[in-house]
Formats: sequence, structure tokens, C-alpha cells
Amino acid sequence: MPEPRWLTAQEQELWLEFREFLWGFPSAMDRQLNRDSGLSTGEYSVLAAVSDVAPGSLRSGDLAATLQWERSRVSHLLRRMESKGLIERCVASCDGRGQEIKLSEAGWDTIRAAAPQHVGFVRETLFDSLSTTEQEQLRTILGKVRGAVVERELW
Amino acid sequence: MPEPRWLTAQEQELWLEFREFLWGFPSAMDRQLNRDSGLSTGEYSVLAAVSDVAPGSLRSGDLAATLQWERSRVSHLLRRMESKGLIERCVASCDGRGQEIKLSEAGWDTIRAAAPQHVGFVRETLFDSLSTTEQEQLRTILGKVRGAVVERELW
DNA sequence: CGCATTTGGTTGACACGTCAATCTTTTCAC
DNA sequence: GTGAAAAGATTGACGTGTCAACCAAATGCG
Repeated sequence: MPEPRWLTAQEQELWLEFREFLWGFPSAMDRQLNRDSGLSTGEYSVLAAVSDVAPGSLRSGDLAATLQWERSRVSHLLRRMESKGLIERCVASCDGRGQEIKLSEAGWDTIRAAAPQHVGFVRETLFDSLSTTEQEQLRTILGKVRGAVVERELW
Repeated sequence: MPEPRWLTAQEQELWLEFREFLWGFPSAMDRQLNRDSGLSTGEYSVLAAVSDVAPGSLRSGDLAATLQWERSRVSHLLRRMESKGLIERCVASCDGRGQEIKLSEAGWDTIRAAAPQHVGFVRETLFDSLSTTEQEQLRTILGKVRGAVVERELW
């Protein structure tokens, strides 16, 4: 077994910062959403996705595809959101297996109130703090790292 | 209430990619660790942290400080790791409240086997795929975004 | 038609993190 | 010393995600 190439001190620093960021940013987003709207990131994603489609309702499987989530993850979250009164579910008209998802009144109110604040958070933290050049750099960098992960078949 | 500045199409794209990355990279890391060593990211962090200190044992609170985790998170994970036989706990000699954490034999074997592969993953995905310049750019960008989040008191 | 397979979705067990409450030992002011 | 407050750590309830097993409706092939 060849000795692995350990990280240099500099690399270690970047790696630590990177890992902290990977944990910290999503947590911050969660806190912002929860504080301002009582929503989790997942709940926000669902409300945003469903409110974004034209007919105002969505099949649960399509939702999973849109969000790139596992079916069961969607199912669990929808159950909790239904019990909170954020969404409504009924069997699909065309396919007896399917579930039609739509927002309740409360769901609409919630997403309408939450969206501006959440977009504000994203804009202020991600876009206002980075130049256009840096945004391009970030995109490039994410793409490369993602590519390397995909190559290893771990994405 | 002023109409928020919504995201442009370009911004939306970066934002989506960013969010996917924030979810995807840690998941990939988890998969790598679990596949190669049967460890979760958290378990790896604990083994790495404890194995890194000179005396080979650590107070649970110091571990929490090192990892920047909440005490209860550490406590829960240590309980699970102890039941798996990865670590051992005993009351601290100098302070009856404290817990001394040390790796079991199995814990040592596990971290010794896991570390090279994990470092390999990090190196191949993060460092080999980015130029030195890009690594610097990434560091700058993360710092700026983090700063903006900190300013909003959400980090 | 009839039955196996596929597809849409749910469920249960479990790992993980957070928060608030709790417990015990230590500290410290008097 | 003694009692209140602080410090170290655990616990329990709950939200969230994964995986594997499962159920029911739809499909499709003989």
C-alpha cells in the first residue's frame, strides 16, 4: 500500500474552511427560514416547487424529480406538511396510484411571506458579496469539483 | 413592503447549482466513507480528532470544542460509537463530571484504514481538480460569503 | 382474459442533529 | 463549611434523511 499523499498545511486549512462552510451555510439558511417563516429548508423547497407549477398542483413523483429527492423523502415530508396544514393531498384523477399535491390557503400565505425574505438572504449573502467575476469563478470551481466526484461515481 | 429583487436567470442557475452542491458533496463524502470504511462523516471526524491528540484521550467537551459541535451532538454520537465498539469512555481522573474518550483497538484499526482512502477522496475531488489559483479563489469566495452570513448573525 | 411485472407511493426501522430539561460534580462567595 | 450558581455531560422528544420492505394500481404479454 503506497503512502497516501497527505494534505499540506495550506491544503488542510482550505479543507477545514470548506468543510465548515458545507455545514455552516445550510444551517444558516435553515435558521433564516425558520426564524422568519417557521419553515425548514425542505418545506420551503416543496412550497416553492409546487407554487411554481402552472396548474398549481403536482404529482408527488414529479415533485421528487424536480427536487431530485428520493421518493420516500418526499413522502415523509409531505405527510408532516399535510399534518401542519401546509399542503393537501388527494388521489390523482388519471392514475389511481398517484397523489396530487396542492398548497392549502395557509401554504400559499406562508410561501408568499417567506419567499421575499429568503431571496433577500440569498441575494445578500451570495450575490451582493461576490463580484460577477467571482460568481463565474465559483460556478467553474463547483463544476470541476462536482465533475471529479461524479467520475468517482459518488455523486 | 418593497418588491424584492428577484434572481435573474443567470443568478438562479448559479444558486441552483450551489444548492445542489451543498447537498451533494457532503452526501458523496458520506457515501465514500461508508462504502470504504463503514463510517459516517461524524464518526470519522471523531476518530480523526481523538487519534490526533498527543495523550490519545480527550475530554468530551474538548472534542466538542475542536469539532465546533454542540455538546449533545457529541454525546449522542459517542454513545452510538461506544456501542459499536469504536471508542471507550471513562470518568475523568481529575474531574468527576468529565468523560475521557479514547479509541478502542477496533477504533484505531478503523481510522488507520479509513484515513488514506478519505484523504484520497478529498485530494482527488478538491485539490487535483482545481489549480492553485482556483483554490485561492475558492478560499476568498467562501470567506466573503461566510462573512456576509456572519454579518446577518446567522452563522 | 389472467397473471407476472412495473410503477407510484407509503411505511418502519434506524442514524443523525437540535433544543430544552435534567443530573451531578465543582466552584466560590459568604 | 454551606448553599447557590456554574460547568460537564446526558437524556428525551422531535424533525429529518436513508434504506429496504411493502402495498396497490396499471401495464403488458401469453
